[in-house]
Amino acid sequence: MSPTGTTDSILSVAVPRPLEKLFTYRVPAELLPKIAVGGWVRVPFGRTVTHAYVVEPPKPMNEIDPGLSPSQLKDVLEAGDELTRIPDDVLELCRWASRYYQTPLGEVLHCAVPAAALGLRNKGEAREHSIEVPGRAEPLDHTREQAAAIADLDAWRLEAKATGKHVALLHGVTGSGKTEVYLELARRTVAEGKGVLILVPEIALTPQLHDRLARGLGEPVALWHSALADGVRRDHWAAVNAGKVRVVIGARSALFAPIRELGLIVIDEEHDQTYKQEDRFRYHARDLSVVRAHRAGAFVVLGSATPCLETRERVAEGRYLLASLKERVAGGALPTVEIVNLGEEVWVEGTQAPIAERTVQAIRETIASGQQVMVFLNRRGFAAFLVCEDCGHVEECPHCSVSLTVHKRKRQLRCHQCGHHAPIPAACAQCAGAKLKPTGAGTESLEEELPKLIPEMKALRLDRDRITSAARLGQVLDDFRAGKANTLLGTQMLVKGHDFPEVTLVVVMLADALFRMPDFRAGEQALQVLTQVAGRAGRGARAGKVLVQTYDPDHPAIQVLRGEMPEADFLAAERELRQGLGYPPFGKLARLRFESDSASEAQRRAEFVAEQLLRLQAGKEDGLEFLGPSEAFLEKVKNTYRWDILLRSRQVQPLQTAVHAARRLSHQQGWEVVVDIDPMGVG
DNA sequence: AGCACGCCGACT
DNA sequence: GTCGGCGTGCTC
Repeated sequence: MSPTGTTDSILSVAVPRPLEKLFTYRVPAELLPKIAVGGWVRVPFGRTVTHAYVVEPPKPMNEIDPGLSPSQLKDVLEAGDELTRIPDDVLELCRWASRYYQTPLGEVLHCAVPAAALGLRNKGEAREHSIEVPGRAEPLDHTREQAAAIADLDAWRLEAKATGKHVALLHGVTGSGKTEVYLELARRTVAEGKGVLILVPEIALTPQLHDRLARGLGEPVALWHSALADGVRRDHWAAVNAGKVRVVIGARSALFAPIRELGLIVIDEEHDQTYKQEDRFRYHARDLSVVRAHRAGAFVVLGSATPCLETRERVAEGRYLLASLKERVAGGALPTVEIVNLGEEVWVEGTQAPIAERTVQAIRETIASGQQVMVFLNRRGFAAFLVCEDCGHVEECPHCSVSLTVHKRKRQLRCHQCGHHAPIPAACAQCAGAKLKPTGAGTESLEEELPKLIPEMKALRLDRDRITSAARLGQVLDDFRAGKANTLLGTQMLVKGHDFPEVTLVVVMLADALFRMPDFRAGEQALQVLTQVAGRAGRGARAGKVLVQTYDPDHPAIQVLRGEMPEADFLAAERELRQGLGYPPFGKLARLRFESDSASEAQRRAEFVAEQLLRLQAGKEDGLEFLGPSEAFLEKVKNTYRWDILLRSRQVQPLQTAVHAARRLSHQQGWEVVVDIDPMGVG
């Protein structure tokens, strides 16, 4: 410890923990020149040492907090250099996000700029050659839609200063070549000396996109996602921060990349739910990108074939510009859609999944003509339940309120929430009966049974059980593209962005699963997924066909898909529903979640806070409403019970104020409260 | 979140 | 008699 003197400087830092307050340290004189807002320091913390973020300038010792005495202060041990300093605009974005999402700044920074990005988890030498520098930019060819879309967006970029609109929706049908439009916009932005950020839902699933961009731009492009090795992360972050790399492509967390002179943010598949982070710091990368761009004077392009209602509403209000791509690149028509009514059609015998004879026939014909098939079923494993035929008992997870999935090849029952697994029992746990029936099919059953029905089928499976690494994914996709198999079957994983020109038939095994989610957005999301799946068909020269098996052929999403209901009518109905409920985009929501290993305790906490909030609310007429408390959709996960309060308001401020009050109350009681501003999955 | 200290069961 | 379970509480 250095001697205490009035000339010493002190420093308040945010620690990468879920702690609200800043911690104060003494700065040894020799470190003072290295201390800068946005920089990192290493400090003793409790019995350990941690890194921390400098979020305000150092002060003289005499300005120490009244509640602290100089003798309590420990010394800063080390400080990062200028190259690892978080740029001001990113730090300010994090402060904004910390307030809006009511998450401690240290936690936000920890998520936005993880220790590995700063080189704090890897002592190796920095290497600059890990980002490939491509050769000259390849010339681009545009179709006449594309050229018109680009012209629109050019005009928008010129007029944006006058109109104040900095966000545009690029609404393009599947296969219309949105990537090429992004590329052209990126190219123009880079030519102006500005930086570009491109967010995609799952970068690991679209490895070719990075190459396409780098080649198209003739620029190095940094890749950013959570699976990067520590050393690569540090090198990429440093290269971007130094301005050596101006273009970043990545998943959600790339939003915080330290890009200099940011000129453009692209959010591909803007409707995708993966943009919402669902733990710790619960932010929405699409929403925050609009904030970041606004502050930077940059443009945002939101791309989608099925934009979410919130975005469409902003367009309708005139706040966002709209550009459309209505034709497919290869000139192909959109696929024709046929509905297979499982309630009426004749099924084939003896399969786990209901499969209509007509479906089998269509797959056969497609394979026979040398083309490829994709089969979509949004459930992994062999069967969703193991049901006792005598007493109806369903095997459930001992730790979570979900049924256990049957994994036949592994001979296990597995919990998809917590990973619990057990051998498949021989007898019912309730009545000891031996007739246990796997019910509700998953992709594993398709892989086993479809080739038995269709001997000429050679299938590859794509789901989280089969794909454990990016390399493995690449292998499966390459094999399918090379024609080593004629069928690709899988879960949601096969929906995203893959372009296989030889696929002319897409089969949706069971659309109904998509409708039954406990979410007011379920209808919209079902249509999004179905549209995206359908869009995999007929991307090459030949026309495509989609077969959708369902028990509910009259569901609005199905009606839109088969062309019997105009999409505008579907959207109008969804819009009306939400307007009536005061749900987004017509109102704001926040969720408070109370967790305990006792169900009654979780309930008690939720009820206590709800009661107190109501008391505070008495007499106010700000339109804030409380829904609940009620048990969460999954009442128990990993032996923790969860109770929710939902807050609803037309205005943001009353909602924020109430959430703040709830956090203070919970803190006083010594309870955990999980805050989710703009939550997804609200029933 | 870590990482401690602190009080009750199965072992040398 | 100790090793160790994870329940509560603190971190400048």
